[in-house]
Amino acid sequence: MDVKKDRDNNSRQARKRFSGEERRNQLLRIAVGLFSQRGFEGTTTKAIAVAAGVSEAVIFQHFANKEELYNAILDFKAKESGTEEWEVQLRKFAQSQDDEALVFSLVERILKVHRTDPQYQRLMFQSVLSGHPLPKVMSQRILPWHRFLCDYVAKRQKQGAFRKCVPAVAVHAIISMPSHYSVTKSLFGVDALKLSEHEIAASFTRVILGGLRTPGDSSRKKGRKHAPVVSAKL
Amino acid sequence: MDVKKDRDNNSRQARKRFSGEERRNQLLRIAVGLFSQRGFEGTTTKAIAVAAGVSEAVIFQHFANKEELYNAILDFKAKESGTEEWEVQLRKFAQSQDDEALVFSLVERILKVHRTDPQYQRLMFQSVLSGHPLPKVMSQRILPWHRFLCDYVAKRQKQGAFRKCVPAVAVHAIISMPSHYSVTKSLFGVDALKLSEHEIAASFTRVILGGLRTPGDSSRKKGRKHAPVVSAKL
DNA sequence: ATAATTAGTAAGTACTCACTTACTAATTAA
DNA sequence: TTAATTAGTAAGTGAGTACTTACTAATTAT
Repeated sequence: MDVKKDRDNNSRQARKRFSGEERRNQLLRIAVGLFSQRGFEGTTTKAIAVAAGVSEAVIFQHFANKEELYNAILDFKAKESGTEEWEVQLRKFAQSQDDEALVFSLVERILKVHRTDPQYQRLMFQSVLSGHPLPKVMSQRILPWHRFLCDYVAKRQKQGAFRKCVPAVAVHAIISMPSHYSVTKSLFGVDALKLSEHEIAASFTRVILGGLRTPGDSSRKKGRKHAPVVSAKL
Repeated sequence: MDVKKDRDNNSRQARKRFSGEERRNQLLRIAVGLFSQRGFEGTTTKAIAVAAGVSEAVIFQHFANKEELYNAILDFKAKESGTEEWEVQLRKFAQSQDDEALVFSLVERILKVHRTDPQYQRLMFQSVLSGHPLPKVMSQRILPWHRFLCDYVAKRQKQGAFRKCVPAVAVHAIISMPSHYSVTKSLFGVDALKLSEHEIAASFTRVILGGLRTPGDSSRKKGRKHAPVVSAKL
């Protein structure tokens, strides 16, 4: 209940004041949680203040109004992710034309992000549903990857490894399976699969590549039970 | 602005009073629109009353409170759909083991429902995001179909027509592609495909069946450019 | 030590929310 | 025609809502 206690119970005279930046970050962290859970309209500035253990006025010292706090949160969440290790690896898989590894690690990544940070997903849905324009994050971070994947698919099609189809459709196939699974599971609370995350990623990968590849492509081994990355983790 | 005018401007003394049921249905229709657009917290009873051209009190003559109105809406939307023609057809396709027709019409149906009634989709998301439990509709109407499809996939696997995998994964593949497409398009306003609905359904079907089928199944024609339903509409 | 700055609060403001009350006018039944 | 019932309204109610004001206490700079 009383968040203030967190500070009060280290000895008698615990530290009292946060620095401006400390407080601002604390408010952002707390507000992310509340906004993602109850939406923009459903979250009161009072609730945020109580959760932070300060008076409401403090919020308005750091943010001009509720709307600005909300926007700050979207930026905040956006900046948490940058060029990470797995993104580098993904490009390597593309370069070595390791379809299994590429698709598997992408699928696995989507599942993992949604599992470890369900707040983010909720926040995005809350945002678009309450009429706020699609956060730039979404378009700016995802679009480049979408193009990258389309290019990869197009290349593999020219090589005869993938069936002919609109590349964006193939990319959609890859993205949609883990995305839709995450939505149904963490938003709707329905899990029709009940497999481990790794099993899910592996079976999604098999279905996807089965649908994309030309049946008799010579550039890959027939008995591909032991594809490098996929089975290394099994 | 003034919705009352709709009635006032047919001659001088236009009809004034709705019957109880008429009014109740009007309120439900209007509330569906507002709740799906702005969510539970974001929709005020005042706004509903204004849109219906009556005073706020009328709402509370028909519904004990806002929450009950919201629940009535979910029931209302649920009852709109019953055993329809296309559901009968789907079972026929399953009986005649016409994979193309089955998958295609299912995919096409999902796309169509979301396009023609985006309110429904929004309402479901608004509902789960604002902490309301998943409407019974969702589980009661979708679960039987999920089981039906799982059984179909299992049967085709025994026949050697489909690859071995957890049937629920195969069903997920079929459902996820059109569902995720609809979410990104009508909720997030992003359409990465930009194809006609029929082209989308057809290419989804090809990818899905490519991923599910065993490469050299003899029970289907090789040059299957002209699968019954799919190409009949192309 | 003293002054300036910063982090914080208590107690408001004006307004909106869901919901109620006390009443009137239209419709239906006798 | 009259009585009972039903559909409707105007004007509230108290409990929030986002946001402000005027002030105090801790920290930092001189």
